[in-house]
Amino acid sequence: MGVLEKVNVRGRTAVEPVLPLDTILRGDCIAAMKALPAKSIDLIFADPPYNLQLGGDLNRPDGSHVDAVTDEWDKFDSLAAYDKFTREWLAEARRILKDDGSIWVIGSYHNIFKVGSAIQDLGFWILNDIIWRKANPMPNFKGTRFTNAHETLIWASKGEKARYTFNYRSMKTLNDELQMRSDWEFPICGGQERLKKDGYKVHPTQKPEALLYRILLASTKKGDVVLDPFFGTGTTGAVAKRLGRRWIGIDREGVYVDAAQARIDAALPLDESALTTMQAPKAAPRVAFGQLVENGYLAPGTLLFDSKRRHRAVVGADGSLKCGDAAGSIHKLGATLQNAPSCNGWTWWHYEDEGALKPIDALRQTWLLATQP
Amino acid sequence: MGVLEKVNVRGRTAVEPVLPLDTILRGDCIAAMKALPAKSIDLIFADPPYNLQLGGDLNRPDGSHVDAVTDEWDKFDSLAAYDKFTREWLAEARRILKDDGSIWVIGSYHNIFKVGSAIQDLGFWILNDIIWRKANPMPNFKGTRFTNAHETLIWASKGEKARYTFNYRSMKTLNDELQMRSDWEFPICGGQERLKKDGYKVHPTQKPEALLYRILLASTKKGDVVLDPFFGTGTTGAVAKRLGRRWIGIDREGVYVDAAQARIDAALPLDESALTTMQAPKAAPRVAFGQLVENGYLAPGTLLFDSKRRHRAVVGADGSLKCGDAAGSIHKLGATLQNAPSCNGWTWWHYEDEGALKPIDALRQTWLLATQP
DNA sequence: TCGACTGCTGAATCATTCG
DNA sequence: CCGAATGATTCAGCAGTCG
Repeated sequence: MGVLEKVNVRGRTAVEPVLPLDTILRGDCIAAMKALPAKSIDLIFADPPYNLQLGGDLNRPDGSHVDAVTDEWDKFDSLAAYDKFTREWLAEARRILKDDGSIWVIGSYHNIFKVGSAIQDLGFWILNDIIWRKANPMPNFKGTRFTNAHETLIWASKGEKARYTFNYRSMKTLNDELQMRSDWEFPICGGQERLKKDGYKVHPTQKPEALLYRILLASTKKGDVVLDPFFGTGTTGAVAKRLGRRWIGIDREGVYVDAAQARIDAALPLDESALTTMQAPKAAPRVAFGQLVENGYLAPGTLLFDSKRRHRAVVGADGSLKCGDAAGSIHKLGATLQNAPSCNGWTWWHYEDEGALKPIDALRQTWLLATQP
Repeated sequence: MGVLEKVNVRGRTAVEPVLPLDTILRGDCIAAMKALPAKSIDLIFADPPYNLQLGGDLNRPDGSHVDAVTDEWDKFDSLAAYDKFTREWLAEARRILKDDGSIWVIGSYHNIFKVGSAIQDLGFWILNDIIWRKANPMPNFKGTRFTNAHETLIWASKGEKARYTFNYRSMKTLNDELQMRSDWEFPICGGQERLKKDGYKVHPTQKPEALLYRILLASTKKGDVVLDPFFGTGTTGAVAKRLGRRWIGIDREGVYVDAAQARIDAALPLDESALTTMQAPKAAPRVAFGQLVENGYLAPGTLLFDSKRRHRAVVGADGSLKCGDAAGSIHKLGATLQNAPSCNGWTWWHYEDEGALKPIDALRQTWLLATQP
C-alpha cells in the first residue's frame, strides 16, 4: 500500500504522502489506517461491529428462523475487549483526520455507549447524535421488550474549537425548508439495493444508501476525501462516487471487498450540474447593506426607522448607519439601540415608502430578484 | 431519615428496614440512597444533570435571549469528574434496586454515552434504548448543526439473566395494537403542566408527565416502589400517585422540593377500576388447552387440523394430541409435525365448525369471555 | 397495467417453570 | 445450576403471482 510517493509539485521535488484514492484496502482497519498519513482525511464514516452477543436461535411465531448476525467479526471476548478495540481504531481515525474534518459512527445500544464514551475521552467534540428511525424494523417476536426500531449515529468534530463542514442550506432544502432534525426516517436496506449472491445476502448489515447520501451531503464538500474503515459492501464508496466525493475503503473480508468493488464500478456519478444544485439548492448569496446603497436602491442620507418609529438613523455612503453618537452596521446599531446582544438589521430597520414603513429586507429581495439568473 | 424501624409482623417482633414511602428526601442523592436498604426498590427513574457545558449566551434571531440551563447543579470540573459522579450514584442505585427491578436514565448526547457505558460496566443489562422525539424542539438558531430534536433513555435490568417487569399488552394496547417501538413522540413540557413561580419556570428541564406515564405503565406493577434520585419538580411522584404506584423522591434543592410536594399533593390518584384496565387492558390469564377439554369446549376424540388440512390429530382426554405415533401438547405436536423448532398450537390447530376450519384460539377466547368477570 | 394477495425477511443482547 | 417440559409470540416493505 504505497502511500508515500515522490511527486513533483510546481518544480520542487518533494516526498509527500499520496492517498490511495477511490480504492479499497484489504486488511485490518487499524493496520491500514496506520499506513495513511496524518491529517489527510476530510470525513470518516464508520460502521464498526456492534458486539451483539446473541444467545440461542430465534424463531418467528410462524416457526421460521431468523437469520441473525453470527459472523466471527462481531464476536469479542468481553465488553472490555470491545472497549479496547474501539479506542484503538478511534485513535487511529483521529490521527488521520484533518483538523477541520469530522467523523460519523453508527451503532445500536449494544455498542454505541462505549463508542460515544471513547469518542469523548479521545478529545473529539460531539456535534449531534442522530437517530435512524427504521420504517420497517424487525418486531420483537417474544413480546419481551420494546421493538428495537432505531439505530444511533454520533457526529463529532476533532475538538471543541475545531471547524467542520455543515451544509446547512442543503439540509434545510432537503427537509422542505425546515431545519433538518436529529431524527431521520429511512427503511432498512432491501429490494434491488440489497446485494445478494446465490440468493443470500452478501452482508448481514448493509446500510441504506439514503443514509450515507444525507451524511455526505451534510458534512462534506465536493472533492472531499471520505474514509470508511469498515467498508463492508461499500455503500459509502458508492454514494461518494455519486456525489463527486473521493473515497477510501478498508475491509478485512475478501468477499466484501469483491462485492463492493463491483458495486462501485457499476455506480454512476452524477453530472456536475446536478451536484451544484444539491450542494446549495437555494443558497442565496450574502448581500451587504452597502451594495444596496452603492447600487442606488437606497440613497445616502435616507432615514431609517424601527417599526414603531422609536429610533431613527441616517444611511451613510459606505452602508453604515448613524444615530446620534452611535454608529455601525445595520445589525450592530440595531442591537446597540435596543440594548440587545444581537439584532437582525434587515427586518428591524424600515424605510418610508409613500408614508408607510417597509423593512429594508424588501429592498434586499428586490435586489436578489434583479441580480439572480 | 429513619428507614430502620421496629415493626411487628404477624406477632413477631423484628428489626426491618422501612422505606420512606411517598416522601421527598431533601439532600444529596448518593447520601440519601446510602440510607435506603439494599434490594428494596422496584424501579428507578433518573434524570441526572446533563453536564451541558454551555459556553456564552445564546440569542434567537429576533434578539431575545434563550433561557438556558446554567444552574450550578449542572456544572462539573471535567468529563472525568462527571464520569466519577455518574458511576457513584449508579452504584448506589444498583445496590438498592431489587434483583427483579429495572432502571431508566434519561440524557442527551452530552452525557448519555458516559451514563450508558457506566451502566454496562456496573453489570446492568440494557433492555432497550428509547428515543424521546420532541414534537416541538428548540431550533438550532445559528444554523450550525442539526436541530437537536430528541433525548435518549436507557432501560436496563439488573443483569443479563435478571427478570424484570414489562407490561407488553399494555404497551401494545397503548399503541393501537401494534408493538410499542423504541421511538416515542411527545411535546416538551409546557402550558398548564409546566410549573411556574412569579412567571418563571421553576425547573429548567421539567419532563412531560406523558413520558413518565408510559415508563411506569410499561415497567412497574400496581403498588411497586419507584425511586427518583433527581426528583426536581416531582413529575415521577405525580405520575406514580396517579397510577397507584408508591414513590420516593430525592432532591438537594429546597425550591424544587417545595414545588414538587405541592404538585403531588394536588395530584389525583386514578380510581381503582381505571387502573386495572390500564395495567393490563387485554391481559389474558394463561389457559391450558386441557381446561377447554375438561370444561366441554372440545370433546375428547375431536379431530384437529392445520389450516390446510395437511395434518390431523385426535384430542385426548387429558388435553394431549395424538397423530399416528407422535403425541404431545398442542404446541409440541405442531412443532414436531412441521419439523419446526417451535409452534404456537393455539393458532396452528383448527377444529371443524359447520364445515369451516377455525383456530382453537377462538375457543380460548370464548372461554376467557365466559370466565372473566 | 394494476390491484389483491401470498410469502419472505430484517444489527435481536427475545421464556418460564419445575424437578 | 442445569436440563427438560411446557407455553406463547410479528410488522412493514418488497417481490412475485394471479386474475
